[in-house]
Amino acid sequence: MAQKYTTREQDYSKWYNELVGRADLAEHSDVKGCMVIKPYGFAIWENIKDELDKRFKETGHSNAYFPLFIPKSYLSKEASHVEGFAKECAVVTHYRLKNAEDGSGVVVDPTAKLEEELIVRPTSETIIWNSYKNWIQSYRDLPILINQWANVVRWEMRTRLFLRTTEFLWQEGHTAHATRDEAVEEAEKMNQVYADFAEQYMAMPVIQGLKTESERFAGADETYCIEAMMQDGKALQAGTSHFLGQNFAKAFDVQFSDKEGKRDFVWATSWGVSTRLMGALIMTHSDDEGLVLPPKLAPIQVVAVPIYKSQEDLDKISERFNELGAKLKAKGISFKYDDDDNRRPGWKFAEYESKGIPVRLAMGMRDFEGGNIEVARRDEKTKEVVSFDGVDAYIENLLEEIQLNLLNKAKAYREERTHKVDSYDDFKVQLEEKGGFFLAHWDGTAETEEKIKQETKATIRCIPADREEETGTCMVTGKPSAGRVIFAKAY
RNA sequence: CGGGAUGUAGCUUAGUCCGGUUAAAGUGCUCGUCUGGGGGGCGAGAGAGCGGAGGUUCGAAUCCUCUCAUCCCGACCA
Repeated sequence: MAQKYTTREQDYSKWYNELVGRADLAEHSDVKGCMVIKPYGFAIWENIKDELDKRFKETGHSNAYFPLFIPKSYLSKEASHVEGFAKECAVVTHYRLKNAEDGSGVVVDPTAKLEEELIVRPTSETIIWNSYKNWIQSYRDLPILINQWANVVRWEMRTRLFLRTTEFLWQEGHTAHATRDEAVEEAEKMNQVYADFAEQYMAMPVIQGLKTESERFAGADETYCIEAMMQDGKALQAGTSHFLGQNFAKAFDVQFSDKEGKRDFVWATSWGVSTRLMGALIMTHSDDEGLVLPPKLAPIQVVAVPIYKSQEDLDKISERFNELGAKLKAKGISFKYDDDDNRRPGWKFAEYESKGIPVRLAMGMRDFEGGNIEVARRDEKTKEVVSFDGVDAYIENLLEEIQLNLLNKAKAYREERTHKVDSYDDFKVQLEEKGGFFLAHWDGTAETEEKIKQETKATIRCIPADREEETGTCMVTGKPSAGRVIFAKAY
């Protein structure tokens, strides 16, 4: 008896929320806007984190850790930065509680007021640049290539598990360079690292590009991004990398002497991805049966379910699975043998489908006696009976095939829903009817962008890095345009 | 912060309009048993006093007042 869940068709948001629960990824905390990431969800995040961390190290970065609290005065040193974050900051004003006089519990002790309020970091540029100021004297101190894994707080009005929560986990890279070119190169390089990771590990195709001025990070001269398309046709910004120019160096007076002894401000970048990637992962591949995970990020890649009536049968089957499990583990494939007698096979099948485990094996006495095993793949929901001999190699190939298939399916989905439009009327109609990404000409002004946003709720996701050379006229104003940009509704 | 809605068992909900036995069901949980190739069948059992506070009444999950919380739609955002 299948349990009823909301389908993507019926209500995409509801489908997403139910999926997060049924795959046991996370749940709402009693703390408003905050989530509890459950062990299975966290295991996926750890896989994301481990691979990214490896790639950051490979590109020369080191990890460090800076404080959770930022003095209020730091935040206000960079004008556009504070303006961008001011409305969503949590503020610490006191450092002590005391027992309430009426015995009702504890209250804030009014005598323990902080001289200067502390902001819970919404991002760490200011506190980090305050340190960099002391670390940098000479060009010999550069570049500084640091990353930190941390939690940050942004007091959002409306939250959704993984996509937008008050507190979230992320990594933030913060680098300092002697030249503009080197900093730009760094920002581009890290955006490329994100793009490669998204495609190779998450099996999620992304478009690399540049944000328009109005979508840019507060305090950045240029924001690079990777944008992905979710299965409802909406865009999701999956990662950003910022060229910060000399803005923070000037705000914190970070200067260095070059080879000629000339003083100049340091050039900066920052870049980050967050637990939002979990949301992206879910909405890229999952179906109405539950989560679908790319093998490279699945905490369990292969699960095996025995089907038996007697203990003797189970013993025989277990021997086969244990033998196979050892072989798979030797190949670096994570394997779980579920011989829990309290759950029936059908229950387990449904459970592991909900959790998105890429490959499921089953063996009953029929298979055992025929020297066979049943192999089911999550991505296509197909299963076949194959010979037990050599099945380890078969599974190894299958995992690779699933990884590739997911990427290809996601790419095909995106291509189908990416449309070139040349008239604003056309754009409005198609945006409502089909959704997806729209390649259109834009005159480059914030006014036009704002008008489109107000009228259609679509924003410019990015100016694609690899766009075709094509001049044209803005679909709204008819003014000249140097090339097409991507419009879409976004998360 | 505006507009709308909802709080009843771990979860999903019925009951509320029109007050009246011991607050009901599904699912989950416990035990037993038959089972076992797609979320099992049968039997037994534990579990809530109805978000909170106050009020009306012989009597409140149901009516009134206040309060808290959550969800949806807007404004804001990775």
